[in-house]
Amino acid sequence: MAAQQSHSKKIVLSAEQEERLSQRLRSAQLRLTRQRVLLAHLLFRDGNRHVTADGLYEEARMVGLSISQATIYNTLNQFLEAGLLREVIVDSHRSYFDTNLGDHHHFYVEETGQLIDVPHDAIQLTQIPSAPSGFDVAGVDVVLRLSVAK
Amino acid sequence: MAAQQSHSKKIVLSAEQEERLSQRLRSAQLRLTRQRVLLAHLLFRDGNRHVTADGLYEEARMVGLSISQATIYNTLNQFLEAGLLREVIVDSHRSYFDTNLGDHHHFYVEETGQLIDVPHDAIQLTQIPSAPSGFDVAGVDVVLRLSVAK
DNA sequence: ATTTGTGCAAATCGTTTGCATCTGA
DNA sequence: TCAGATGCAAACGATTTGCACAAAT
Repeated sequence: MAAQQSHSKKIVLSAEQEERLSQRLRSAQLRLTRQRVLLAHLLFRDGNRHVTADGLYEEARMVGLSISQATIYNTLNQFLEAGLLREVIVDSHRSYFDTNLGDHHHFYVEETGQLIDVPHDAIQLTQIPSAPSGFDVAGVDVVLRLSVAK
Repeated sequence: MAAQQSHSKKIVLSAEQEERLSQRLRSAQLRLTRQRVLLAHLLFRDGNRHVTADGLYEEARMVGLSISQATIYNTLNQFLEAGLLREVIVDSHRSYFDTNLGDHHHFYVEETGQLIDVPHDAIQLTQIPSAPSGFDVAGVDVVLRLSVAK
């Protein structure tokens, strides 16, 4: 299931890009290592995106970063803890990570693993039950499952 | 993570119970084997419930059924395919199965793995976006994530 | 110099599969 | 009888971990 292509386009970051990322990682108490900076670049470069550990791994090697799967997992989890990423739960076998930290929901295409953001206000939840006593509602996730139209 | 207790209460089904279950399995084209009948009994005995493969396994052995994990998984998947169960996706590492086939939503307590049904009409979804072209919305899942109040 | 991160391989967890053996219809 | 079900163990895929080495502060 690994998108194995050989576009070994090396990535070079501009000074500003490098700087912006550095801020971000530093303020998350994370050391600036080659792999973290490049993964952060891949993740935060252009707008919001969704990744899978395996997907990010393939992408990283494709741009010429020498990195191990363990580091991918460790890094994603660190970013998660640091609040740089959010997890999206739509599949019971794979973890998805989302760079969009705002309040929003998702479309999910099971067949392809494709995730699409749904803006928060595109869904009107006019009534939700209160939490059972002893609990608080910590979050409301809405997943619109898509299937290919026939 | 295995709730290991030794309440080896053997289960004996009444004639009517046996009969009701038999109908159900037969109409799903499933043979009446000892393990299937007993698992079905555990699942459908009292109202709607949620199980995890491991949870059901522990429960089955606790009531004295000799069964393997493989059979638990196979059976759950068969029941799923046969439409006797539904899957609930709330955790990216574990699969949950729900005997409630109706339209409804869930509360989920991550710390304990507890799942609680939320009636369909307890949540008012007054507006949902239409599917991107080429797709249909096959389902809408709402998960209210609970945390222990402090 | 010290602390923290990295790569690798081995370990783990949930789940699936192959195959020889049973068992229900 | 014999297709289909079961148990076991091995295989699997995703993820985590232990440890020696390397790099960042």
